Amino acid sequence: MSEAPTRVRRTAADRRKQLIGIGLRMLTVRPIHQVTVDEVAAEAGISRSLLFHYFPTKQDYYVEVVRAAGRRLLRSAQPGDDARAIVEGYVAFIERRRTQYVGLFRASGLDDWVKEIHDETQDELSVRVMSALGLVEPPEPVVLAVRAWWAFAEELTIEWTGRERTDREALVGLLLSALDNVVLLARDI
Amino acid sequence: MSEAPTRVRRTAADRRKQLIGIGLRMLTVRPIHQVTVDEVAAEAGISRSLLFHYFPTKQDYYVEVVRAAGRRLLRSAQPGDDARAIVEGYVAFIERRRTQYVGLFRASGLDDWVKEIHDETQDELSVRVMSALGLVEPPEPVVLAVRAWWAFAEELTIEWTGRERTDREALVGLLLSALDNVVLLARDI
DNA sequence: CCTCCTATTGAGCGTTGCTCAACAAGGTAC
DNA sequence: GTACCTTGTTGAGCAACGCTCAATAGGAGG
Repeated sequence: MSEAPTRVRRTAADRRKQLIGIGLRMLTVRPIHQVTVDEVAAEAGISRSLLFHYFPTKQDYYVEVVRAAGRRLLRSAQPGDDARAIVEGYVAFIERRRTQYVGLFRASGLDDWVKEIHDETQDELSVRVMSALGLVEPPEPVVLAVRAWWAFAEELTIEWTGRERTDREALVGLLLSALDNVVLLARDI
Repeated sequence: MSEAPTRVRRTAADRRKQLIGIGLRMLTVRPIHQVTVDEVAAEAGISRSLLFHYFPTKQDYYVEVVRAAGRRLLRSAQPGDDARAIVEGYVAFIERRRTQYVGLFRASGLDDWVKEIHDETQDELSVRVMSALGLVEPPEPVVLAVRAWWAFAEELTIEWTGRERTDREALVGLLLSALDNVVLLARDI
């Protein structure tokens, strides 16, 4: 009987990787609570129960997926003690994985925990940028301003790339100039 | 028997207003899909079924609630052909209803439809600000930049008021200066 | 070939969103 | 005052979904 689809037995690490990969694909299209556990399981060719074996709850699963996406982003926006390099890496990442980024961090359910991961990522980016600008122990307004500037950068980059504008350099230049200006303004408070 | 809690019979408009009011209160604390229909109904002292009579689906209910919050915000940031007045109104609103705003538009589930309402609101704000700055038919980069600047303003205002900083004037000044600069930068592209 | 570890499953429970047919409050007509 | 009729209101019940648990089976090691 070759009907039975030869149940493969994978190692734990393999399965986790596979499941997270599926999440990275599925959860970009529609938000979590519109994606059922059964769907993910079906896509992976396993039973619901097994998913719950690896991720105690649906939230836990989703958190892992979002974390994975966050790590990818941070890897793309490497330190390199140059603000321009960071911003370029960031823009390039969103150009490459726009729908994924939007789906996971924005259009999807921004519950407390997702917001938390998103914040952590943005905080890390802020730290990198401030250190690249030579800002050591900046006053609170500057920290808040840089953090908010990343929100600006996120929004602008997503919309910009959404309109399929190809002049990436113009975008990066605009972002960097705005950053300089914002830091300058916040400093004088 | 005064045991029976005297079932009151309200007009349709009244009930809707009551239910939306409850939503405005409940959905600020935790995101939608953590709030059950039964809870809302219990709070209102009615049966689940009645809620579904007024709002065909839970989403429809939530959308109405978010819409109501959006209208409130727009009312607070009136035109007044002065950019400063608009920004001041915006900041004042978030100072007053911080948790509500955050709960409905950010910490809560940003499904497509909520994102849509949020976008509509921000678009309207962008239009107002651009018209206040005397920008008629601005080029696309300027539109995108102003839109992104609102994301900056939202983030900064929320964090700023979160730290209980009292110098509202400094915040407004910073926001307006950043806006000027961003518009200037985007114009030259 | 036996054994043991663990990846894997199926049956099932509780909650939650949603439907539907029936009930009752209150204004109107006679 | 009573019959009526519009419509606000309810309770029972279904289906989907998240999650649990005891039991099964694949495969590496002796």
